[in-house]
Amino acid sequence: MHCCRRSSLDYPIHRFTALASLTPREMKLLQSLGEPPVKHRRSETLRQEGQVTNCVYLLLDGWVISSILLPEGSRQITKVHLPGDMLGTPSMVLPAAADTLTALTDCVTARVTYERLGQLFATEPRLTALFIMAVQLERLALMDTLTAMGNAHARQQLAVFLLDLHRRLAALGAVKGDAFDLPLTQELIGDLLGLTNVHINRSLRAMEEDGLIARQGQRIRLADMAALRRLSPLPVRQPQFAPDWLPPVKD
Amino acid sequence: MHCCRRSSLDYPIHRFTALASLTPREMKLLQSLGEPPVKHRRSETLRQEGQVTNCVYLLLDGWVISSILLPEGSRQITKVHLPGDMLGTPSMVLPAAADTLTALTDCVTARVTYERLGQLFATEPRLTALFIMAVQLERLALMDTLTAMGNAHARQQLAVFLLDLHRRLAALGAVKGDAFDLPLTQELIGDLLGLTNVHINRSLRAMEEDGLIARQGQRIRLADMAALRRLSPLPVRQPQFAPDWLPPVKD
DNA sequence: CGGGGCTTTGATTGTAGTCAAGAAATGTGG
DNA sequence: CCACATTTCTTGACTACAATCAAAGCCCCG
Repeated sequence: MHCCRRSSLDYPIHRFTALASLTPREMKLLQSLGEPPVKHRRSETLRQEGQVTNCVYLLLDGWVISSILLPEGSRQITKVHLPGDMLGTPSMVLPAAADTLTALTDCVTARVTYERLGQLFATEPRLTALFIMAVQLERLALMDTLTAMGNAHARQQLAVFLLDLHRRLAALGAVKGDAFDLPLTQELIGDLLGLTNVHINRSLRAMEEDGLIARQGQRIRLADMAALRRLSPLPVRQPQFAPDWLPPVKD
Repeated sequence: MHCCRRSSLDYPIHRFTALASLTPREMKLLQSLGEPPVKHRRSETLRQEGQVTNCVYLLLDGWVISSILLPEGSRQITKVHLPGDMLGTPSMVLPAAADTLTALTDCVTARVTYERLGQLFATEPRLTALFIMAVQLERLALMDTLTAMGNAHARQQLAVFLLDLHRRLAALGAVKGDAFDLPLTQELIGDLLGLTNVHINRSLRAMEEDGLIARQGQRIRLADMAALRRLSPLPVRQPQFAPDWLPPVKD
């Protein structure tokens, strides 16, 4: 864990700015929210389940997974986080962290203390409302994941997962010709979808043979988006992030 | 759908009051949040998926399920709501409702328009912060459900589900001798856990034979809580609903 | 007392899990 | 840059949990 020299102006457009138009004052506030950025190496644990905590994290660069361990040894990945995501917020309501945050790639984060967050809640009604919207979006994502897990077969679930990643990565400009880097092992994808690595392997392989996807190393290409969309049992959500009933701009 | 004459003082202690100490002013505000209470009959659809909406609901009495339909005909129940719950809030971020709300029993609700909610966000930092905490709790519940669905067998999932209901109903005083009414058919429990009614039937039956539970009609008794807790792969969460970093009381 | 929904049970099928081992890819140190 | 070690991927054989299909019994409820 090393502190790095990235200036606050390097902050990526994060969830708020991506989905709502912010005033310059609001953007400045958001940028001053986090502590100085910190680098993490691949596989590093940012924060362990059960650990007492006093902050959330802004993910500035890289991939991080959030997971829950079970006594029997298996684990559930509850979310794959991309740059711009806010990590660890579900643990706000607990004395100890509910999930483990693990760096999937080298990554950069900025801590935001609960105290700082409390100040924001106390003084910035509109940003607070946008925070609520962001949390509701995460909740929707979980509802969709749950729906897929409960009702879809392995290949359908994979379609849902790949299309979702494609959409989120495209928003970050990380998709070229429907191809992107996927730094998850098949084991991890299994932990995400509630399946075994063996079954993920066979399913991916079958999808490749059917021409739905193409793989080379960590790179995956969604070769037949139309077919993947037909395979996916879930509709695409169209978030309306800043409806007109939110608190008005202060400036 | 009939309007009923229940006065606002009849409001049950809902999520906020149950978990944080509110000032009299705050309680009054919350009670004035909803429109006049409305009665719904069993099986009535409060709101359909895809429907354009301008409000959320306070559930004052009875049980309501929130579900997502899949094109192939199956459905996922994302939450079983009990009195005091706030319904339909995930759809705040969408132009149309994400889930269908269906009355499981005769029930009573009060609508809260988005406009009203926006006013609350604009003027009541502490209540807004508590709202955020409530949403995070719902998110945690989804994370746990997901974890159970992805990693637990039918009987383990049933244990998780029954223990969770037991805990929530006990808080409402609806549990006597570890027994409570369960107005869900086995088909519905299946839709909740991502299993078929047949498999639910066999699993419940086996649990009954093993003395974990006892059933008579809609009534279920958790006959061996200790064994159920051992069976459940999930820890019990201890929400810390109003930490000290939240915005201070106004009064 | 009839009927529809719910529960129960059996027989069969299928998707996914388990165990195991070899191949390929990736990473590391000399 | 090569050799070794480790992780990840792939494949096969077998098992098991859960789905499907079908039908009978039960229980409310009108």
